[in-house]
Amino acid sequence: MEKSYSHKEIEKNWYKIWVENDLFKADNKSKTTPFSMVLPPPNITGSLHMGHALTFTIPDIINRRKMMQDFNTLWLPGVDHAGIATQMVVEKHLKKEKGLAKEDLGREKFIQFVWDWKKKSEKQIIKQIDKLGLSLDWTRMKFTLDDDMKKTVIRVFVQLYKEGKIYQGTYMVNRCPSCKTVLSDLEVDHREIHGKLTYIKYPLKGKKDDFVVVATTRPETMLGDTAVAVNPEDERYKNIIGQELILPLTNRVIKIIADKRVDKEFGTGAVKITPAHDPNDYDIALKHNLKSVRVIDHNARMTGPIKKKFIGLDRFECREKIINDLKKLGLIEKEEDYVHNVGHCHRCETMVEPDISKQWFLKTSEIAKPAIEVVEKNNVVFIPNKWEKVFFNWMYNIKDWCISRQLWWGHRIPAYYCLECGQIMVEEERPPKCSNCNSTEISQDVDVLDTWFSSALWPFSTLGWNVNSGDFKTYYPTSIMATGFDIIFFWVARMIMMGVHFTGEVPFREVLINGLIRDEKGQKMSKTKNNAVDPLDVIDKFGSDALRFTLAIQAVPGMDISFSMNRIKGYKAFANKIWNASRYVIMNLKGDENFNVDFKKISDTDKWILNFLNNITEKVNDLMDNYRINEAADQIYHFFWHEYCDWYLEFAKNDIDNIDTRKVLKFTLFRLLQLLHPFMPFITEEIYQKIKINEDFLIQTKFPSFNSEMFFIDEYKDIELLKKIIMETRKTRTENRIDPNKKIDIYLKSESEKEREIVSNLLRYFNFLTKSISTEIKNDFSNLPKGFRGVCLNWEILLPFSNNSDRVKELKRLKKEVDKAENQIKKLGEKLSNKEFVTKAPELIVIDFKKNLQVLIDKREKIQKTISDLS
RNA sequence: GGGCGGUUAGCUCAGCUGGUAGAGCAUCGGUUUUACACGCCGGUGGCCAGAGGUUCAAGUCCUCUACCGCCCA
Repeated sequence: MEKSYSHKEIEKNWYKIWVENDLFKADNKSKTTPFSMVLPPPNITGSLHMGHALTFTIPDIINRRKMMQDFNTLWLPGVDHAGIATQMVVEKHLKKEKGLAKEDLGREKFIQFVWDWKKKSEKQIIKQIDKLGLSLDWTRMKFTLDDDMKKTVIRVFVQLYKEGKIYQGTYMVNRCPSCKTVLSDLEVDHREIHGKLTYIKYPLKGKKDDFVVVATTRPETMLGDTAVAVNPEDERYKNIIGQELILPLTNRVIKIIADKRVDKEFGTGAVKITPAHDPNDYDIALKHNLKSVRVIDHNARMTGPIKKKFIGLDRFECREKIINDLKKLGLIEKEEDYVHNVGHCHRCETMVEPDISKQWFLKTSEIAKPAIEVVEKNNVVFIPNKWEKVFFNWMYNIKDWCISRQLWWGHRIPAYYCLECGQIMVEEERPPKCSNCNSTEISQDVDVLDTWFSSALWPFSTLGWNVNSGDFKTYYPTSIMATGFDIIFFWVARMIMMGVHFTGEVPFREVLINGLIRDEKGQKMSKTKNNAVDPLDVIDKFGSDALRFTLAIQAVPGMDISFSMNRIKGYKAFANKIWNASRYVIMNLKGDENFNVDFKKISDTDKWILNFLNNITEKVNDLMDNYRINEAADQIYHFFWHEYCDWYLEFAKNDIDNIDTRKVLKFTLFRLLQLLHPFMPFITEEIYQKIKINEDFLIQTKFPSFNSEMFFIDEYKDIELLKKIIMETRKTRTENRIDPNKKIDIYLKSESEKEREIVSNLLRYFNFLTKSISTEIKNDFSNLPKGFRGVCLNWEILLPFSNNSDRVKELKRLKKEVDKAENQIKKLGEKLSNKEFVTKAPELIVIDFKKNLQVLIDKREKIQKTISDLS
């Protein structure tokens, strides 16, 4: 084995070998219990970030263990076409490369261009994912725009249309002027803006010097005003309701109307009504039968029946001009600083523009109900549970979903229009002629579907629901969906709705929600803040195993993770420790060791480690079954380093010539590699190859579980006692500055004959670990040389002085010790003299306290006796 | 305005159904002993945000307060 651990060397080749050996390939005809997941498909535009690393590593740990437990596993990978994101990126790319806009190419050529680009980009992200070593079945990889995915999307759309759940309608929706498409409510982020509230005077018709003052954050929309509204209860305006105003900068006459939705406290209490460009105004206008005047176009430029000089101006440019013009006319009363919430595009952060247009919608009320029910009945379980509330809250208030997008890259909407009679036909295949007038002049809707529409079908579309495939029959419903809380609405809720509606079954039984990765200071990682840590850099520096372990041990379900370089450094050191411990074991093997350990022949220390390992194995299984991956990782970490390495390997150095101990060494290492494998697949595989007996790869071995043959409680307790005496001896040595390399004589004392016998049988370990030349076990310390004392349980330790100044030092220290013991005795005594505690607490607890008290009292006495001996 | 988290060692964080507080890094002292200095041995460091309550017993359960963060409207 190489002398030093090199993550780069180890992590270089294994993934390829695993994949080539079909280790992750599912077999839908297997008879064992299915366990399946689908990967949240990353965007083809994307590159791997820490969020991915976390959301992918956790299910990989789960999946690898399930594989080792002989489940019939499938973990299906895929990538997402990510409509808006991809189109934007490729458009930029096209501009840069060829100086062309997508319109220059035309729709078909542009889409071809995107496909070419997709092939490269997809390879890139898959290459990055490979570095994490995920146990994905690449033979089943899907892309959201694959032909079979397309077929499913179309079938679903048509069915929903025929059920009346998809409809076309003209409503006010959010439009992003930069992405040039409408958005769903979810794709709009509300952000606080420090803006201005402008008070504009609208003159009353026929009364030049009489005004109604309205306050607005968007003066440019005044050109589209068709009324001014006041609250009917507002005394200030009661007498002018119904009167007419002259809209400045236009010659239009508008009315003053009353509506109780107007907030008397806002501004002057009188508000301008712009039905075409504000959702509230739109509602009010509907009720009052107001005209709608459109003055802003799809690109957020001014348009409509307005003065020529405004036409074509950007909305913000126009705002300045309007304010200037009004100032000149003396129609601006004042401007105030004002903080308000404004919608921004989720994708590009541009301020969205409310806009009336004809779009496709999915009616959600009916399909939401069964989706709520399956969660209520725990057919779908959120982990941690608190996210259910978030889910319910959104589902109870769900609004119809605007699913059409003015993009080219995506699933084309299967709606066809007759150019002759205007008939709308929604069909899976393009109809050859109009169903109404038989015309053959037919064109397809130019819009595509919201990317999340196809995502919502992902768990069943990828498994082949459309053709009722073997995979679908075996692996659906899937077992777990692991994802981030930020897409519970976007994705999880919609998958549940669609899954239940179309398959009659839940898409997954459990939803594992993980937290956000933050930087060391707890700040959100983002490109703009420049605090994002690239997982590939981390893997390069510390290794995939170290990164995976770091994420796992910190992944408290549902909690954010502060990513700290210092921490990963620590787990890289752990990998190094694993490497070296294994190296030691392997170096000492003689080749005649197998895993058939004869439990009758092995030593007490062997039994101790087997018993301990057995306990840890049980705990790890239990924790992992409950998704407490972080605690499982912690258990293994501690056991490997601080029990197996610190103690067992040291114990075993004394018995290395014994074949039975060597067998245990090899066997325990094997078990530990198995436990660790889901967390650190690379290093464990590398080492396994050097000690393997049967299975070719570690993942093919059976994950350990509790074994009643490895239950050695007496030996376990004996060795724990020995450890404590050794620790106390070491402490006494260092505290008294006895040269650590000096071999010395040691005396031990206990009044218990049984314990004396136990320890005397283990003396070779004691001598080795405390650097003792010879150790004598006594039941009495009189007639021995004076020395430093240590007390541990009912044992005493004596290390002879080398000179008189040692004696003085020791006396001083012992007095301190007495004080310490005194304090603890007082504390416990108080507790035990409390009648309520003694009568009400469980007996075992009370006995425990009493035992501890006795131990302390003994300790105090012993020290006091020593003091009088030394004085 | 409604809801949800967080506040534990110098820093970043664990701590399940209540039973004398843990990890990584940092720090201090010792140590180059043939698995490992990415190490070994030993130590320092916490009225678990504050107040009240339930209980024999509270970091853990309940109530309130403060500060920090997130989601929804």
